[in-house]
Amino acid sequence: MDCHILHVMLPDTPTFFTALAHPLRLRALLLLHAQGELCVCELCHALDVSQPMISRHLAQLRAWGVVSDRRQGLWIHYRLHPDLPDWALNILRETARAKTQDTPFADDQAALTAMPNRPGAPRCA
Amino acid sequence: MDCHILHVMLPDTPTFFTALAHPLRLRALLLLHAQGELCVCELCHALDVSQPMISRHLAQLRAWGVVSDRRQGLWIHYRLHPDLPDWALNILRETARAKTQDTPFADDQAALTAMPNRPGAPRCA
DNA sequence: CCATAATATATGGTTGACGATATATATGGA
DNA sequence: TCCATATATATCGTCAACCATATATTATGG
Repeated sequence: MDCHILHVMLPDTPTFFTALAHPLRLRALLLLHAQGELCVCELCHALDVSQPMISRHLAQLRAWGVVSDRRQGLWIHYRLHPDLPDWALNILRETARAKTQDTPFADDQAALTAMPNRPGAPRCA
Repeated sequence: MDCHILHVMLPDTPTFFTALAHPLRLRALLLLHAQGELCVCELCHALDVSQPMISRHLAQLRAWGVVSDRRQGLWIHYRLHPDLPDWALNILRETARAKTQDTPFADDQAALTAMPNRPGAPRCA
């Protein structure tokens, strides 16, 4: 009795809160919540941390099923995991509502917007 | 320039999520959210853990400003901290809404209700 | 096939979280 | 004053989180 479907782990409650409990991960998740999809170099720039640092935390979030990634050429784009349950999205939304205008989250958004040469930058419509 | 008022620390965002990230603390907080106020022995019984164990986690929650305590004779009653900000209460409410009927939270409620000789048990009105 | 850019992982060291157990403190009553 | 109950804290060992740095992987362009 072996199942051949690749199961993507979805986070249980304590794991999801663990994801939010680290300052850098929380900043990254709120950015992803606001922006939809960001590549590693955009997160590096907006959060002002080294590439291995953000990459390691993204790997944790991926392993926990909190984010998913998509490769496009050289760039790997991260987003909130599409199968994230409603309660988790509600908590992210409530946190964003209460905190996006505060330090350091507002500065992260500003730094992202000010970033030059964004690879996946939304083109003009 | 010395301030003589005793400041009770309120949790910042990562700290509040750290409080929720431990399975036992999450169970305790959801019980307090549902019940309003519980003493240590009630939490011990409902959560089926040793007294020093729950006491140490309650001490953490108290130090973070997530719960407050009130002594009444031999018993010390814990509740959610009355100054907890709205965003924190919203997150607790959303978590309770989504999870109270699941394992192990429902069993905790049941064990509490079944506990004999509860010290602070709500008397008949 | 080589070079480069973007990203991931591995390694080593330090610190803090955690659990189990033992002990201390505080209160109320005899 | 002594004892019992309820709760808090202290100690110790273990393990996981974390950071910084170094190196590996994957894809693209020549």
